Amino acid sequence: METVDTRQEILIQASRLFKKLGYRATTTREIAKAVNIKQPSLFHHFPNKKAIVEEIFSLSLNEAAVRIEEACRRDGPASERLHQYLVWDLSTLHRMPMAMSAIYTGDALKSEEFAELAAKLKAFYHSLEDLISQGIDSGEFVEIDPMLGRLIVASMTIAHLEYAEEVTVTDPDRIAREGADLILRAFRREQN
Amino acid sequence: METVDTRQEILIQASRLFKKLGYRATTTREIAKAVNIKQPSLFHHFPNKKAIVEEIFSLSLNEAAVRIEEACRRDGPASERLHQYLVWDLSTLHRMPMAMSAIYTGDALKSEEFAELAAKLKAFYHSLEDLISQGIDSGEFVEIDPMLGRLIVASMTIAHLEYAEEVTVTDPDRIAREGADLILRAFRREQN
DNA sequence: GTCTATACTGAGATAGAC
DNA sequence: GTCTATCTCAGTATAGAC
Repeated sequence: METVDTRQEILIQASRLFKKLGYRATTTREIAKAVNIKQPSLFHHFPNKKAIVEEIFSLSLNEAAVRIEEACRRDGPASERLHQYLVWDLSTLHRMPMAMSAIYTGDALKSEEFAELAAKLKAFYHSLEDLISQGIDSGEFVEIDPMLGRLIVASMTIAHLEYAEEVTVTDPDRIAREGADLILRAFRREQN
Repeated sequence: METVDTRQEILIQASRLFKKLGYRATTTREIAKAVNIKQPSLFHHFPNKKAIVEEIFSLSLNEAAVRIEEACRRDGPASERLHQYLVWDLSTLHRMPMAMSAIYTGDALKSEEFAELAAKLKAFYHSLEDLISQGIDSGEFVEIDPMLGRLIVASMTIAHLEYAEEVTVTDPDRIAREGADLILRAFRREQN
């Protein structure tokens, strides 16, 4: 058996613990125990604890950052582009074996140590606010501060992820669509 | 000058740090530094670090738990009762000098150590789900799993708190009403 | 009620055998 | 690639002077 499996298992178990306890509160001993190895063995797969959370973070954010930026630049109604993005995002996250809500919920990103990751996330948020602004300008969305809009999209995404992590998903695509619909309801102006 | 001021200041600074870094990641030295006292002086005001977070938590939850339960039992449209509750909740939280979003966001509640607080929060969530169920049954709300509804109410509340903590609120009542409106938009069936 | 000094514990990480 | 043993350091909390 290759090392890849243990590596993957570390990511899965660590993400669950990060979600439950937060990054700092989760000890490498706890992660190791969940993976069924001893604590020092973790350091064969990752140089340090930080690298574990960085990898989980990259998994969730790298492609998302590209896609949200594309969504900003494409033509067509902003509400449709946001909806499309959210469906992709949710269905991708729902398919991952890690507890992805750990990332956004977590304490890790807010500390100095993770300034680089925080910067990536900030850029992502910037694009998201841009897209929301477009929808407000075109009259598709209610008039709110784009920053509040971004906070709501992010928090509803987490809520939906947490929900899906709870109920065991059978059809990731369907639940992703429902999630995206729900998020857009909070913004979209009723067309009468 | 009485000890009350230092005590209050500890709660304020601690809440901000808990919000930024999470409970476990925030050290008593950092809290002390923010309050401008030395680390051991904290222990004159609180028996331990845990007691600080417990007090912040109680401040936010004790009355809320009572009010949400009352809202469940009153007559009238569930959407109105939920709206009323949310206005009260948001305006109360917005008025507090602490960073109240720290509590829900934080990692503290999820650890074993805080099982008692977690139980209180669970009871609160139970009432919230009950109220949402009432609104679904009466046709006021869209048909979603009440648990998802609860997650969304909670996450949007946090998002709104974080927003208000960012922009400096001049009129807590107005922003509370706007927040409650926004949260209800996500659920309320459009009446055609 | 705040300080300095310090005890104690638990965490991340390394060394080196197997 | 995993183990046992251990280093080192940071964090909570206490003791006791002022």
